[in-house]
Amino acid sequence: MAGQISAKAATDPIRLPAHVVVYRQLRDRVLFGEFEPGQPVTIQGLTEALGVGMTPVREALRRLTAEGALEFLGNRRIAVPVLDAKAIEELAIARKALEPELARRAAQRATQADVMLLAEIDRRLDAAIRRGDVHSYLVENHSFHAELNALAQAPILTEMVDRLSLRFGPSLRVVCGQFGTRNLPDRHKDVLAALASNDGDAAAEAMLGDVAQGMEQIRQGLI
Amino acid sequence: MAGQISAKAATDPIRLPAHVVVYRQLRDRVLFGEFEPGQPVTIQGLTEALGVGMTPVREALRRLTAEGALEFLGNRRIAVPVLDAKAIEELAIARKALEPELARRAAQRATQADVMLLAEIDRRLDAAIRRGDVHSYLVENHSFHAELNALAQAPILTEMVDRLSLRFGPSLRVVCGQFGTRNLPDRHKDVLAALASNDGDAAAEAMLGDVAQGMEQIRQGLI
DNA sequence: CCGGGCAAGTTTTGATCAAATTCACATCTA
DNA sequence: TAGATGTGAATTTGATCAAAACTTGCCCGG
Repeated sequence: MAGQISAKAATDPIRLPAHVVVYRQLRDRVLFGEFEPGQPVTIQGLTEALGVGMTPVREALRRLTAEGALEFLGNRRIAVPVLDAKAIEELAIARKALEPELARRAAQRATQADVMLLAEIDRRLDAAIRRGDVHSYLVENHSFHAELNALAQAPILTEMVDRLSLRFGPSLRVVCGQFGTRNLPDRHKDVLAALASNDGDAAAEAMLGDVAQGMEQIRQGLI
Repeated sequence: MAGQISAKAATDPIRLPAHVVVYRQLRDRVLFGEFEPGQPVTIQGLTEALGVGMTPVREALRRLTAEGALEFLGNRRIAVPVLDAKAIEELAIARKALEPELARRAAQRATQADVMLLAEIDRRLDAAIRRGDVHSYLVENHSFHAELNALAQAPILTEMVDRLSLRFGPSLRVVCGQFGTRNLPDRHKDVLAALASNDGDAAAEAMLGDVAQGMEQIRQGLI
């Protein structure tokens, strides 16, 4: 079966609990837009699709709803949240408040090797855009922000930002699906330059621009 | 038994699922410091204490850990997180970034009735401080912020702030336990004045001061 | 001879599953 | 149209399995 879970590889020293595996699978699906906004999710459907019992599925769903990746539709129904204009505005405010601060701290701590790693990711990101490969674009873009945030050494703030990504992931996919990967400008080059010179203020400024642009893109796309 | 759950009151029209009831109970306990930081929590202990099966308990714990209210200690144990200086700094940054914005929006929307409700809460808060009643102080202080944030009509930002409260709730209790309720200055009066005149900037400014003071209090108390 | 550390056995605890129950929605009938 | 009913899904429970922690006792070194 396609969705089968292999919790233990041949040489895998530790066995991950099933609920963790399920959580990660669903999380990535939401993050990279493999669920459409509004699409209903059923527990029993997932138990069959993933080949596990319902307790792990329930726990993974509980965690994802707590994180805002999924949403309770009142009566015992779970679905991918549909963003309205107000929600997008709130997400934009939160991202603009947090991500520049993380970029500032990342810049203060970034080594040459860190910058090269991020530059490599950004190269792959540009390649994905040129190919029109939406999925790779989403993966690399998330990877860029995640690696950069990790440099900031601020786990709580990073976690908050990760949650925000989960919320607009599905919509980002929809927007890309509409307009393709053209017109996806980013300020990653500015961010990288600021990181390379360990200039926190410049990094924060550039990240603010990148986030503002990204959220504006989503806002426009969803009308 | 003391911890028995009464999911349905006499006139309660809807019956809440057990996992929701368990979640709320545990959430309030964390929020108002009835768990000490570092105190271990076991699933089976809770099933016996609360008189429900383990699935609802597991789901409630999964949700609380996702929210940062509880923490997995690698080895099979769940505990209330212990805050270090770095964590407090991050929480302070996040609160100072978000709560003033919520206060600004609340001020733009606050009616006379809203202000009176908040003033009443603040009166009870002052009374609790005079009595030296730590638990009531925590309850009313949280109530003040929660009601104010609700006025802002920004569910995502409000949820983010609620999560932050869950993280420093236990430590706030510890600090109050050390120093009593003396020296608990707040800027709530300034906030109320700003709300009454619908002055968003003033409300944000006052809230920034209140948050900064509160987090500084925690920082000092935990050394 | 005494104390500390290692090891095997016991016990507690977490993870998972399958069955039974409850609930919400839809449909059918009067 | 309103009420009864059936269907399917969510919820909950209790049992079972596996793993980790604790305890006990033994062995070795000082």
